[in-house]
Amino acid sequence: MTTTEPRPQRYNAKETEEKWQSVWAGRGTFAVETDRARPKYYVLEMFPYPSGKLHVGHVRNYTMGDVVARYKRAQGYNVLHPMGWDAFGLPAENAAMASGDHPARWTYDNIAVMRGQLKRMGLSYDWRREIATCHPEYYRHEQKMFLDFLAADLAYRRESWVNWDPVENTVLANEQVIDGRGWRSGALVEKRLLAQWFLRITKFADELLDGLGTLERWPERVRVMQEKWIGRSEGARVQFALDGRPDRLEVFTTRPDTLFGAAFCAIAPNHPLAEELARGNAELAVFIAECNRMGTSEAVLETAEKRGFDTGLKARHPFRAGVTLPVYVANFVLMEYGAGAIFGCPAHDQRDLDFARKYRLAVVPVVLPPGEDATRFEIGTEAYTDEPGTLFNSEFLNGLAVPAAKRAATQKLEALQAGTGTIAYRLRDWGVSRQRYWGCPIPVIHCPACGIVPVPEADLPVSLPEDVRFDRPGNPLALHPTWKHVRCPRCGGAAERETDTFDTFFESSWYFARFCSPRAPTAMTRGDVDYWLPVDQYIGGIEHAVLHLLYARFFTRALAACGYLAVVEPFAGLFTQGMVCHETYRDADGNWLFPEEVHRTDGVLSDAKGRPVVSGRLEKMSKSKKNVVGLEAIVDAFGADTARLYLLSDSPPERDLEWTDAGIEGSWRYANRLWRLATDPPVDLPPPGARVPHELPPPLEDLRRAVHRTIVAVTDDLEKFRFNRGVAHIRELTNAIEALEPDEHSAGAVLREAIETAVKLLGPMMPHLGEELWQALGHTRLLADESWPVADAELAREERVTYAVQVSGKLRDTVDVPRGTGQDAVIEVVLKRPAVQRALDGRAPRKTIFVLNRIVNVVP
RNA sequence: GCCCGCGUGGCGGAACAGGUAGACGCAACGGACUUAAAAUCCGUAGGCGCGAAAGCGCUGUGCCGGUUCGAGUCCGGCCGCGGGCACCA
Repeated sequence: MTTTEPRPQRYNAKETEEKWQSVWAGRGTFAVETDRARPKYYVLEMFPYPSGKLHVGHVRNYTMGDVVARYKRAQGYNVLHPMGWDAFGLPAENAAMASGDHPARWTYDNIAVMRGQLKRMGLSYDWRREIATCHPEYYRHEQKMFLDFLAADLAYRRESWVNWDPVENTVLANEQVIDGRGWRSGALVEKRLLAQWFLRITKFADELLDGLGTLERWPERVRVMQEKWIGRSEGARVQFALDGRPDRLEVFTTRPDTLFGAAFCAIAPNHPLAEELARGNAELAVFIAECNRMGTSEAVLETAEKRGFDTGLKARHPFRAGVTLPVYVANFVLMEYGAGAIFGCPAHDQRDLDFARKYRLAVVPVVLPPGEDATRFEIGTEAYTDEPGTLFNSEFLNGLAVPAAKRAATQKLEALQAGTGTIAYRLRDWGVSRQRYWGCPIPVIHCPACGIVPVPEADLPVSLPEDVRFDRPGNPLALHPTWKHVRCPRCGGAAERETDTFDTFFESSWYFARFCSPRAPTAMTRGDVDYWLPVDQYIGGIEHAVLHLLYARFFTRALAACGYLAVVEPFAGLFTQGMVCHETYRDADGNWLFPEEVHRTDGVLSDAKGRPVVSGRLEKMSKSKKNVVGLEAIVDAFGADTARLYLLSDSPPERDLEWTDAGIEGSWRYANRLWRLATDPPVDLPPPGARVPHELPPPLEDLRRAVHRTIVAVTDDLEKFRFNRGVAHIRELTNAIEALEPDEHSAGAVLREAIETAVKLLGPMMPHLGEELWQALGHTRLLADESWPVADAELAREERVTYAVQVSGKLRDTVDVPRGTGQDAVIEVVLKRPAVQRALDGRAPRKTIFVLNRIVNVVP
């Protein structure tokens, strides 16, 4: 290129993106309505907490959703693609305490900033449907739901142990307790018994478990995690009569078949019986206190010894008259699971065995493993916990296999009225009370005369007071001078409002339904939710595999039970995307540095003062490690489309992605290449809609075929969430277009088809550039309103096939033959090839393997 | 400890369903254009060896073994990394 020639033009991302964003907004391109005549598709990305800034991890998530939304739209679906804000939560209150900002203002300011950032990304949201969960017009509906849950016995209140921070005067979540101390105050956390509200998720334990089987488009591992979380175990409750006491001790077991091997019973340190006995036994009280002091962290449990305290009580064996078992209080028995008490069978449970060895209790095996001799089989240091085997030493169970023995033992227990078959779950009811201001007020009133009285529906919403102070510890709602004082709706007497607010998972448990009719006077309208739900494709982080996704599944069932909607599974398809990671940097003093503070010269890192910098491992971007990339700077420099392309192309979407500056520059180069190709094609293009001639010279014919193969490939890639591969396929097509020698007069029509196809296929990923190029190619309609390209099956098929030619399984040659060439003809060609002759080295082919369109393997 | 996932060039990653390993990109190197740089374009490239070159041979998907005409892919056994769960009776 000489200086007189024009320099290559560069794509002006900023101008272009702003232009098309305002065109879409002005035309209401992405506004949708319920339309029963059309097939619907609901794409949803997990909505963000308005923390203040959008980061690239968010953008990766939303870009994937946007690709799906735009792709499905092009396929003719009526696509719902909404966005909103999960706006209640602790950070707003912490900001209030730190800076005096009101949580509402802090939150709404953040929303304004983040909305602006989202809009710059060109995401195809129906912004009319935006919701913020902290708005009374949102949370009033969940107050109504709660009242319905109360009436349906799906919500209740009970005393529960909580982590209490005595300095902050509030409950802490488990995650907020670090080494037994409050994460903010540093005060030793106390266990406190508090009356808390619960939702009866356990009522749906079986349904939630069974429902997992219907979620075919969920990742296997998420289903497994939920299954384990629910933790269903079939077993039996056994009642042991106690010597000298009228009451009986109930235990839970999954192995009633091993009852004849029972050596002891053990109860949890906070079992009511233990507490009762401790009142008359100082030694026992000390033991229980020690147990309570022991943490439940992994490290503690690993090393913790099985310890027990013999209460002196004797439990009578249900099957063996005259035989009694000692009753211990044991540190490894959990009050929260099963009956809070067990019987110990040392031979067939490792914990019981450890315990029995320590306290010199009998170890009697009752299940004989296959291939063992009954007279010689002994238990050493390892219990036999497997199922295969035959019962022995067990009277009426002798000779039975374990499953049959379980049934027989349970039947016998039931006949003796000493137990029943039952199912235990690991799942606990969901505690939703938080002693916090910035959450949805729980709509009940405590009346000294009438007890708990629901707030009448007409009085909803119970709104948060705005004049609150955050300058002292404790729940600002409880400390507010007037807010909580009300008349009892029932008796009219003086009463107090509930000052707890809901766990913020409450809001995210139904927002997907609100999006269907976001401004309706009721929580949702049947016509809309019946049409739109379930969400066809939900996209978000794996960190919500259990909590949010399980709560939402439960909530949907609870709403269905209360007549709100008809579906039970809110999310038909789920995709969990990987995190965005970045190198970490530390200076000589070990302080974290932001990437922009680090200079790189010939691979050597230094800080602003030239001191050495050490790069650490790749980690999820986080503020604390400063390995974050400012989204604004990226979009300013390269535009949203380039960032989107990079986030999609660099790694498979389910895997973590490493953000690198070099990577985004590669995407920027591609954007410019395509822009130049479409705005300044190598030959003049005929007008839009020009027919491609049937007879084409070979290079053009090849390009045409490449176009149609690319349509097939990219469509398949998008269906399967393989965005990185889709991008590769489009780039391959672009390479093929650029490699074309444009000396044929028919090139224009072929070139137009090729470029238009590349633009269309790329449209969901780089929508602004797509619109710009679509217009530059002479179209007057929006690309967003165009339909997805359909491949000509005839053209997409290769007309020639390349056979890999092997001799004894080793590749020696390839041969190119017309598609459909018969086996004999191919083999004939193959055998004549010099490379084959050379490899055969005079030996005669003994056998020839032929795989159509793939391979010929000659075996001498 | 249990469950799940993953190990492919310097790097991110491709490879349908057992059939040409390394597509596409990043970084790199060589070249063109330029006073120079940026930008752009052309070219090279798993490793080792032979050859002036076209090319040819060997080797290669964490390790060891197996099945097969043929294994990154299937089977068995190891090693390593990541994630989840964990005194759940």
